[in-house]
Amino acid sequence: MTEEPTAAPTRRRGAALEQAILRAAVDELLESGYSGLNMDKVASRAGTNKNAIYRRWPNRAALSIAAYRQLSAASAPLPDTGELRGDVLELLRGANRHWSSPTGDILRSLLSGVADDPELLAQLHEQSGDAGSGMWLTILGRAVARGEAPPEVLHPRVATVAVVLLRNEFVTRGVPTVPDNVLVEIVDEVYLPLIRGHRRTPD
Amino acid sequence: MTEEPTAAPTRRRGAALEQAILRAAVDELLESGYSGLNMDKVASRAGTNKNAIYRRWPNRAALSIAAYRQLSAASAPLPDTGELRGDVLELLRGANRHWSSPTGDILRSLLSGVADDPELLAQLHEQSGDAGSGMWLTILGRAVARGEAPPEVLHPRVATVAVVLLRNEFVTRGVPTVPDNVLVEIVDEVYLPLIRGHRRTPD
DNA sequence: CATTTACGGTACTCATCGTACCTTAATCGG
DNA sequence: CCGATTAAGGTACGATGAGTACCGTAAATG
Repeated sequence: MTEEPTAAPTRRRGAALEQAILRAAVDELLESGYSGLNMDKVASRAGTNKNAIYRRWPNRAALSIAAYRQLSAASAPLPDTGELRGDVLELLRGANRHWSSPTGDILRSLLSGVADDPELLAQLHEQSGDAGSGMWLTILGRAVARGEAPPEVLHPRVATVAVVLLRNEFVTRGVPTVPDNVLVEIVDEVYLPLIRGHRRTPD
Repeated sequence: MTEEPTAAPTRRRGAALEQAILRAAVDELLESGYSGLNMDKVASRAGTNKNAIYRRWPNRAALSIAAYRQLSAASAPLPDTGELRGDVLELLRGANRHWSSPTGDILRSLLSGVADDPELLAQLHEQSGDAGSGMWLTILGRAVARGEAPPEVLHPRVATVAVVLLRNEFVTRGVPTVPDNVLVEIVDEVYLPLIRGHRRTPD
């Protein structure tokens, strides 16, 4: 016999094939964004054909979101500088780096590409850490414990103001990266004054 | 002669035809949004064919933006309730109504549809009155004049915080309309405290 | 070793953008 | 008033890309 058993299977299946497809899709996203992601190209890049893709995902958008999910798995640890201003700035810088990276580009092209499908849109927003008022409440909680801020600020809408403003910069300008001085401005002109404003005004 | 001169021209030209096309495009946008706007349908709805369209606009996106421009010509007058809180709330409610209207739907579908074309994107953002920090500075200026707010708040990034948060609601949730209590929350939990926080803290 | 599963190859339908070409009506200059 | 020019209408077509259908065959399963 010229062939080893269980050696060099020329035809992949299951998880192996699925990973190959996802990696191909990720590469396509990085190269061309969502609008340029082509099912035939993904298939041939993965060394397979569209059947294998459509057996796993119902359409282009679903595949792309799955690929993006794989791409953006990592999450940075929470900063803890011992001071609210430092923590906020660190968190903002992290978000800025994230949205400025190729990953961020893809996120944006995906967000606009699936805008007409509320289901997928919700999936993306959750996954993109936007809903993450959690981290903001955590660092604010520490500030409250230190006496740097009053407990009234422990409110999702208040806590996330800074990152919402940052996202707004990305959305309205078409810029690839928000300059650091804008982050500082957001912190010093908006976020910290907002926290201060929540102290009881002396009657 | 059985035919009057200059009577009942069966074939429109120039401006008349252009208007007919734009009205048809507006109707299509209202019915199906940007992603559903089909050049053949626009043409047949206008009683003409694609040639007449492509002679005037280079592609689908340009036609859609022209149609949107026509749709969103009006602009509301500035509120002046004599009190900052009332003015802010009125402005927010106006923006909420605008973005909740069919016009707002179209704007959103257009924004996501042309996201890969920075040129058109910029056109839309300008035109949609987003850049309008002007109105916010105006009502804040009145508040400063009344002594309701310190002059430090006359800063575009501070002034527009409320409307940026409102837009964020539209973007992240897929909701058709933001409930009024959210607007109130934005004003009372964020905007007014932010203004207060800009008073000199007593040292 | 027989059977079932699922991959690979290929070809197809369908929708839709944008273009080409030709005929004919409206307008304009002489 | 009439011929020339311009722009509309009709229709057909090329190109692209999503999603589907079939069929033969390799890999897993027992």
